[in-house]
Amino acid sequence: MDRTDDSLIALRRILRATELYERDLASAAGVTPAKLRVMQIVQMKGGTTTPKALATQMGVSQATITGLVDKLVKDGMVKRAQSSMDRRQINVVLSEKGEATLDRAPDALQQRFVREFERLEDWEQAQLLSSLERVAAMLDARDIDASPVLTVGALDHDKRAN
Amino acid sequence: MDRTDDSLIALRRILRATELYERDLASAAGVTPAKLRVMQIVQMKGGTTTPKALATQMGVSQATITGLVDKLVKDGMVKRAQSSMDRRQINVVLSEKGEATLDRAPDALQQRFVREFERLEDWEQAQLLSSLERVAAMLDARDIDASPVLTVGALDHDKRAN
DNA sequence: TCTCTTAGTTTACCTTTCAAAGCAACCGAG
DNA sequence: CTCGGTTGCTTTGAAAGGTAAACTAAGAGA
Repeated sequence: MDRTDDSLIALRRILRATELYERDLASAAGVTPAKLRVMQIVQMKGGTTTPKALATQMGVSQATITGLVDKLVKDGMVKRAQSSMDRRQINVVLSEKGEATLDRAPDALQQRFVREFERLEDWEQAQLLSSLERVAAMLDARDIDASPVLTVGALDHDKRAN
Repeated sequence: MDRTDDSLIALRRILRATELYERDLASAAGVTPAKLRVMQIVQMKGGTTTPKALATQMGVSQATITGLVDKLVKDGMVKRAQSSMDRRQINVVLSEKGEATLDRAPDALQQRFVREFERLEDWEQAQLLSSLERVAAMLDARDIDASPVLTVGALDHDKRAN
């Protein structure tokens, strides 16, 4: 039975389509994909976050975030603001231009998926949702928003065994 | 109704988990993610393909493939071989070392997904498969293996509006 | 033959990413 | 209050992935 294989193929199509789409969309909006993702996360967090949180969420190092934020600042998309609580911390804040750009460059999934999804029958939506959540749980063992470090840790079992 | 949002969240978890996992896995195998992907595609095609096909499949330019193949050749993972049919064409062929590396570095999805999937009840597998294929069809409008150029074309509506 | 197209490479450049080293601020003992 | 450790962020230097544009070489017509 090839259900496993077929599922994998479908999953890969999803991943590939999303990736390609994301690149197109970002370049259409005049920002690079990585910068766009930073902005989207900042927006998601209510318009302001720390570099640390961004690094964790994106699964990249803090150094990378510093670089991206540098460029976003230069582009006028975000500002850096000292936190008054903890003066080591910095808040990355979306500028108006940043918000405007986000409005014009809607999320890759948003755009393509939502339109189709909302056309489905009620029961179909319910089934899709439950399946997607199931798959997400299968792939993303730890909780969402958890540190990516856990991923690496969790992997060590399999990795070192090779 | 938040089913749309919840579905999007689940989708993003899937994407993020896969991406992070892929990076870990590749670095554990001692190759970079992009090189690993090239090798996987070559394997999938039966051990030999053209740069052109690789570029199309991965959605990157041919120049990028040239670069990746250069490095893979230097690493001893693949060889270049003239095609006898059309002498412009080149065949990228997996070396033994390349095959061995692939064996040790199973596919990211493979590893994590298959194990779980095969534990599911029969009807659950069927439902997941149908849902995944549905989503894939929604996101990946054009046919699989189609040129990535189509993606760009489809976007032109939104793009040029900026 | 002359031109068009296709496959692949080269060149020159940008972006993303990291590890390692550094700086500055916070925090808990003493 | 001050020393040592930790935490948050930046700098630096290097690698990898990606591109567009110009180039070479081979097929394919007409």
